[in-house]
This record gives sequence, C-alpha cells and structure tokens, in this order.
Amino acid sequence: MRIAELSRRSGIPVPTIKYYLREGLLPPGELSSRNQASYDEGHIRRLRLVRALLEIGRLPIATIKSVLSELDTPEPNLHHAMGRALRGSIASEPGPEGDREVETLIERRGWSVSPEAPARRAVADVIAAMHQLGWDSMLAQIDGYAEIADRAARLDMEVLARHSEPDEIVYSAVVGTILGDALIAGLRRLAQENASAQMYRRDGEPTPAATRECR
Amino acid sequence: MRIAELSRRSGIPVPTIKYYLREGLLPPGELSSRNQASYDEGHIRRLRLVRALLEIGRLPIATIKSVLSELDTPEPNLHHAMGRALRGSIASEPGPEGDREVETLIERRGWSVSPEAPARRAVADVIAAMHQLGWDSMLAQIDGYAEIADRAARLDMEVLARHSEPDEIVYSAVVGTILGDALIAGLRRLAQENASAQMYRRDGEPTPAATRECR
DNA sequence: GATAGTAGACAGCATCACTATCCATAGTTT
DNA sequence: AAACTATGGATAGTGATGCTGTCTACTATC
Repeated sequence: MRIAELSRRSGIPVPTIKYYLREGLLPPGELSSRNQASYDEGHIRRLRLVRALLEIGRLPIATIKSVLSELDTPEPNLHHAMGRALRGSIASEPGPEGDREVETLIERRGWSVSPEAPARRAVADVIAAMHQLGWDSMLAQIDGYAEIADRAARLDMEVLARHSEPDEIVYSAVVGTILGDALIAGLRRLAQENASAQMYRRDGEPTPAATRECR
Repeated sequence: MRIAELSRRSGIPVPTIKYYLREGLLPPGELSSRNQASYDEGHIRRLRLVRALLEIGRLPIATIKSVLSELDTPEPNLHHAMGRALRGSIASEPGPEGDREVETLIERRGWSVSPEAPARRAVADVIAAMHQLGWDSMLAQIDGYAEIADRAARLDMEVLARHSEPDEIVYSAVVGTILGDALIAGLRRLAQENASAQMYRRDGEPTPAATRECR
C-alpha cells in the first residue's frame, strides 16, 4: 500500500508518518522507484505501537526510538531498554540518598537484579524524593509495595508465557511493561476510590480522612 | 527569608522560583514593601512538592497547578484531581472501545466508583490501545491486575491512616498516589527482572522467552 | 498529456519549561 | 549620604519537542 492508505488506515496524517520515517521510528517502505514506496501490515502495527507508547506510555520520541531499535535487535536486552524508558533516560547522579535502601530491599526480597539495572536508579530517585517530602510512612510500607510488584511481575510472566513466537514475545514484553504501567496506575486509582468509599461507609461517623477523601 | 535564601535552600534557581510564582504554583511571599517579600518553610515544602510532581510524577506544570489548587481548597475532591493528573487531563472522546470492559470489571469486583471518575477513561484508553495492538492476553488477566491494584489501594489506605492532621492527609494522598505510581512501576521493573531471571534458571534448557528476556 | 500522488529535503510552528534582561525601588555597606 | 547589591514585577527570549507545511523532482494513472 502507499503512504496515503497507510495514513488513512492508521489515522495518522501523512506528514507525521514522514516524520516518523525520518526519525527512524518506522522502517522505510520498499522502494519500487525513486518516489514510490510500498508499506505493509507491519507498518500499521508499528505505527499503532508508536502511538501507544507515545500517548499511553508518554514516552518521548527519542526514547521510543531506542526502545524500538532494541526491539529490532536479534538479541535485545529488554530490561535495560525498558528500564531506561521508565525514567526517560534521565540519569540523576548516583547520590546515596535512596541507593542503599534499594540495595537492602532487593537483598531482603532475595531478588536477583543486575547491578546496572536502570530501574534501581528510578526507585532510588523516588525514595529520595519521598524522604525529601517527609513522606516516610509510605517507605515504611515499601516491602508491602515490593510484594505487590512481585505479584504483578509473576502475572506478567504468566501473560508472556502464553506467547510462543520469539518476535511476539519481545513485542509483548514491551507492550506489557509500558502499557502495563498505565493500566496498573489506572486500576489503582479506581481501587483507591473504592477503598476510600468503603472507609467512609464503614464507620458511622466519618473520619477526617474519609471526609477529605470522599468528597 | 528572602528569595535568594529560598533558592539556595531549595536548590532551585531564582528565575525558576519567580516563574512558579507567576504560574501560581507557589503562593506569593508576604510583602513587607513594594519589592520585598518574605518566604517561609511552607514555601520550601511546596517547592519540593512541585519538583517531585514534575520530575518523578512527570506532570506538566498546568496539571500540577490544578492539583495544587485542588489541594488548597477546603473541601478538595482529590480523586478527581488525581484522576486528571493520571492522563494529563487529555480527554479522548468516549469511544465504547474499552468503556464497556471497564464497566463490567468494576461491577465484577464490586467496586464503588463514581461514574465520572477520570480514571475510568484512563483505563478504558489503555484497554482500547491493547486491543488495537492485538495484546489481548494481558486483558485476559485483567482481573488479576485489578486484584493487585486492590491490594495496592488497601496498602495506600493503611499508609494514609497513619496520618491524622487533615492538611497532612491531603498532601499525603497526592504524594502517595502520584509518586506511588512511579514507585510501583520501578519496583515492578525490578521484580520483572528477577522473575525472568528465575524463569531462566529454573529449567536447564532455557525457553525462547527466557533467552530473549534474560539477555 | 493532464492530473494527482509521492519521496525526500527543508523550513516553520505551537507548546512547554524555563532563563535573561530590565526597571524602579529597597535594604546594606561604607 | 553615597555606592552597591538584592528584590518584585514585567516582558522578552531560548532550547527542546512533536509535529506541520511547502517545495521539487519525479511517477503512476486516468
């Protein structure tokens, strides 16, 4: 198919598609002549992926490019690519603020995580920020959140196990991880609203927390 | 204290502080004369909060403003404010793509969630994107993720219950929700790395998934 | 052969989050 | 009191990001 049809079927304007081609987010179509290329279903799939990572995952174009290029590699190191995607590849200098706490948490849970996993930095940054904000009560429960993360990861693996073709697994890991973040965040918001509604209803006299929370 | 000291103690340049004042993210200092205002500890706290929402929560300035102004309200509707924060207040038109599925999920779990909760749209959008990408295997497990979200929300409520002063509760709900998303995402990434490492180690012959996953 | 579509190059644009400059004034030092 | 520095407020400029528009030399199609 030609670019007009690709645009029509994907709902993305032609200039934008050309931009993605320039940026290397979309592989070039097969040139049949100097100004004629043909695109296929793979391009449509790729465009949808790009838009999902952009709009749902909120990743910047540059990060999407690096994630996709990792995905196109024969032996992709997905953990690293997606770890970088987590914090937009902004590396704050290694201050020992939350570093030690991440370290001990990983040890406590017996997790095996490579020392240069970008997610370590990301978690350390969040911990540091929470300390700065005097929001230590959440950090006191960090093992509880780690347990939840563990359950989520096990579910992720189960989902991943349903796929057998190697190409699909890699693709799926990306989608599952990045869109999964958005899904979990959204579900948590719904569950929070429910939880605070329950709390409000339970005791006859609403606590200050409940009144504040439940509108 | 004057603006120079506020800048020094918060680590944020003076022009940036002036910008936040202009944008209404930071309440003005108390004017002692036409060109002399004094700032207090509350301003430092607020600046740290703004930076955390910006850098860790990745919220745009405009969204932070709306969240903060809700936070300054005597009767804040936090669910709504934070729901909007979840998707940057971008309201995609209500396509029935994932709407129905969110509806039935909420019903299945017996959650009580207000009909106009923005998180509904956010989750519906993610579901729609996953359908588009043909990534239905994760949606097949959506109840599992909802269960995880429920546990997270219960933990959130426990953390919140440790605070008693109303001001602190509101502040905490914001920090806990928005930074909590980042924390959970980061922990999930660590747990995923561990889970795929386990999967690799368990069976002598690595599955395609494991080799792909574990580098 | 007229018309419409295309690849590729390049320039322009809107938004965002600052950053820089200026000015009249105020505090501070000498 | 004079010199100097800092401040609040206003306005303009900057760099990055994610497109969008225009142009040219071509090509497919009617």
